[in-house]
Amino acid sequence: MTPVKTLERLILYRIVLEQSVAQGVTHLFSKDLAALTGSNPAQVRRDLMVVGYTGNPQKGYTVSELVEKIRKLLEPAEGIPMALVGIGNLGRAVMGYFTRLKPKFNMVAAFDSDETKVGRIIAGCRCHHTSEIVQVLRPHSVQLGIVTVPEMYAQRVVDGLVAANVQGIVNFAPCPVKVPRSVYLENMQMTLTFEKVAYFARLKHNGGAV
Amino acid sequence: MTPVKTLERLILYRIVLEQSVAQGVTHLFSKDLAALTGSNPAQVRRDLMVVGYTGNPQKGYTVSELVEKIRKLLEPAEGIPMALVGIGNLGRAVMGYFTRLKPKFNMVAAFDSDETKVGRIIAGCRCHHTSEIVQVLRPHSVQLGIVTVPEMYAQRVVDGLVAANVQGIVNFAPCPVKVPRSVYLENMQMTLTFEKVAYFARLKHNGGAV
DNA sequence: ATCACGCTGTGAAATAAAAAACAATGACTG
DNA sequence: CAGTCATTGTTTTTTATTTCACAGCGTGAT
Repeated sequence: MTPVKTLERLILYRIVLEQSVAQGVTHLFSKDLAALTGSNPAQVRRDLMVVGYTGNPQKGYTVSELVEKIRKLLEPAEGIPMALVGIGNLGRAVMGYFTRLKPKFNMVAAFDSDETKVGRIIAGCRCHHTSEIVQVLRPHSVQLGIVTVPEMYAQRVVDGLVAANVQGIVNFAPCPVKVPRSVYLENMQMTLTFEKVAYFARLKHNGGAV
Repeated sequence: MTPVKTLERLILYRIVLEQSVAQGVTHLFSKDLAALTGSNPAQVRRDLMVVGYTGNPQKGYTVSELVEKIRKLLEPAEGIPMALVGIGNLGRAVMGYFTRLKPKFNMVAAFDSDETKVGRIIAGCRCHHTSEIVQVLRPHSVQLGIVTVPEMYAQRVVDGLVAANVQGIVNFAPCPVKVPRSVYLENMQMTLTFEKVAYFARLKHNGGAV
């Protein structure tokens, strides 16, 4: 089974490969791809083994073909229906990010507990009340849920999404949440990231000593 | 040297320990802390070795003391001055997250290329024009920079922050950016995360087969 | 008073991840 | 046309991380 780390890098390769295509680059060597993604050539070649695309020592990898191979590995045949809960600044920002993921990802519904938002169309997406998660999502068999609500509501919302049979959840609330083992969860701990960066930036600057 | 993974977990421990304090919990065993953070007892004990706090087999860890120890390891004596570039939805959301990190983290300036935002106070923070990054940040010796601008400006903004001598950068733009080795960089690749979750959620649901 | 229990801290083993090393290949050079 | 070179795909080695295993130690029960 492809390890998580490898998969993350593959997605990154695809991102920069698509940029390269846009810039008219047709071929890349492993060292180029490494430079673009902050990796190293050995790692790149190792990762590319899992996609089953083989380059050539003279020209390197044909960008367009490699992109296609990675796409095939990563992407499902049909679109992925998803939902977002919590239409604050963060929720809106996340929705914005999804324009680049269309049409593979499909935001079918948004939720908020603010009555003034219910019924409106926000970023091209109908807004429902948070209490209706299960009822709205079940018929669409939504696969992915994104949680951008304040900490105190996070677990409740996550439980709702689980009850609605989503298979994956991305939680942006600054607290860990629990899901049954059958659901794939990713906690985007921003505050954690900030503290981490602060720590290592300081460490670096002090030359290794804390 | 404390590895990144361990440090991430320590930050997480601190987050849930603070919640526990708020709930009046005074003692916790390693297995409790593991359950709260989705880890396992051995991992917790192993991690806690680096903070140099020793619990007791009868009562476990004294929450308040443990929090204090972790704080001491993670936090600098003085506050960390930081700056944010890109005051869109995401930038505002990130600023919101910082209220919880005050007063340790100190947002001293914000930047945007939109002239209508320049000069205003947003989330308690003066907004300057992006072209003034170096000039504004140097005197404050700002340590941390947060980049919440669209992809096409990301590298330029990052270069500006580097020129202003920041030591750590968190990049939210959906593309990798480059920094000199002297700067600690974290790319918050949200689209990457979404794709990853979609992949593994699907994988799980299909019972291991892609 | 002795035993069994459940926990901690840590050394040792196992697992996972990354890096290095290398044979094979074809282009280019002199 | 032999020799050098740079690159790939893959095996091997090294390094990092996680998990296991167990000695040591109070506590409470018998």
